[in-house]
Amino acid sequence: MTFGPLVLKLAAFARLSQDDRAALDRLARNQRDIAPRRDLIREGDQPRFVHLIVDGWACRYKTLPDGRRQIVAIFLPGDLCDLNVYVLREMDHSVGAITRLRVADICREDMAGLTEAHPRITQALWWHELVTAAIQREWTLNLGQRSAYERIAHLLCELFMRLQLVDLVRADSCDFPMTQNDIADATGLTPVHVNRTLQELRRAGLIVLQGRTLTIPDLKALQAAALFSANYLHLGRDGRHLDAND
Amino acid sequence: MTFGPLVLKLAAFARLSQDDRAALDRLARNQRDIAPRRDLIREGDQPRFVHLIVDGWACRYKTLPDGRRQIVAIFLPGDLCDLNVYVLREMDHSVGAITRLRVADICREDMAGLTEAHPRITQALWWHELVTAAIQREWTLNLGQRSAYERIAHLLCELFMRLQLVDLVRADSCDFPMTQNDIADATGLTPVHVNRTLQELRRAGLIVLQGRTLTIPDLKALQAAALFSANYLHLGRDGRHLDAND
DNA sequence: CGATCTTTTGAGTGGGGTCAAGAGAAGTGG
DNA sequence: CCACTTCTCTTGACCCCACTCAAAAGATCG
Repeated sequence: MTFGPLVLKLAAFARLSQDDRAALDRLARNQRDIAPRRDLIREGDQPRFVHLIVDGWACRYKTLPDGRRQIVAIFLPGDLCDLNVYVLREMDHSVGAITRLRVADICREDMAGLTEAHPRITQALWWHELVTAAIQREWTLNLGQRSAYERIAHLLCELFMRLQLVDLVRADSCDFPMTQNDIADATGLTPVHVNRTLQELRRAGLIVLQGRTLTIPDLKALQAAALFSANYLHLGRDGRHLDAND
Repeated sequence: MTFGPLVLKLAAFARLSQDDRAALDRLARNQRDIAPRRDLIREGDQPRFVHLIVDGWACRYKTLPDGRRQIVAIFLPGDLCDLNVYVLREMDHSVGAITRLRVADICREDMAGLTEAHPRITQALWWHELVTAAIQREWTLNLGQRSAYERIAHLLCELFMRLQLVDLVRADSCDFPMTQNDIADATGLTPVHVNRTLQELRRAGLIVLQGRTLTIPDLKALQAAALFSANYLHLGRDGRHLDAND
């Protein structure tokens, strides 16, 4: 039996039983497709579902009245948006599709049912939330302190490692559907400067990026250039110390 | 009976019974003092407690190997750090005191006991977590898109409104213990530029800042200058729609 | 009442922005 | 399948916001 990306990801943290896995997969029953560049949900909307990204890339973004736009997070397959959003009355940001997207809408009851019946999944979902928060803090550091060169390198490192988690990296390459404009919105730079900086990274031999495919010949080297430390992703079975039985 | 800042804050979201309030206050039994500029917990440490800020200001921060430092969040009285951190093996950031600090260390069992016995508190704590995440996203937007002038104005607006929530604003003034260096680390600017920008804000009549006191004569005007929208703080009794009975 | 931290000012610089336009790539419709 | 539009990427020239370095003036605190 083959499981979805959410199971893949949570399994990195917690030891999940076959029963746990099946329950997680059952959660993703209600799936639908979204066209690229369409919004999944908009600032001001009332949140009704937790969205699970099954396939494709999406982003959280916020805009200022004059049109400036900041991508504040990237969603990859296996990512859950906003566990427990129901308690808020309205969204404070939008979520947009980058590629064609396959998402599962999870209603409140299904979510509650799952966590009640599967304590280890609940732990794993907590881990997921905490890592999401840690990523947001790292982005704050990224925007506040890193140079353009470091900043873009850091973004690429992070996405690459997160894709590894859900088995979407072959050898040293992965799909990379973000445009330079998207990278600009995510890093707080202008598209022109992103273009020039990507060329620098290419010239340094740190990345190959063409035709929506990213290749990182030497991940360690790119990480060094980005001042990247993976600790904030909390990989490496953080959940081990919670494995009381079995 | 007078309650602590946590009760004040959560009451902004949920209708709390006297019993709820008393339980929250009982949570803060184990208090201790921290000297200004001391670290409460450091990156790499194992998390053992949830920290409740009872009095004083603190900050989360991250540093790069070469010493660059980014404050990624400010903690005010009533703030809880990292509900549920226990599931992680180590901290990915540090928490430092800005002023003399009074914190309560809450152990895992106390926290679990509280949420089991008080479902409405659990909801309110979820709200708290979601608002914390929303603030982190807003900071990402702040660093990525706003100019120095807007950025500092935004920070001041946010802190002012969050202080209002816990009743720490008298008329149009509040304590403001952050140094210009702290503001620089929080906004990704240099102290020199923060100094000049604060002078601009003063010249525009938007703020009075001297002797660790901040006065905002016209909050609406400062908010306009900051492109500040309060929606991400989710004030205004978001929890109302959850008041089934009462 | 020194020692140290914090704020302020000045002068010069540079990383990244702006504006503009052309070259590719990729959808779209007839 | 090709002409057309529309993104996306690239390059060049110029500029400015915010940084750097340096030093002095206030605060604050043992």
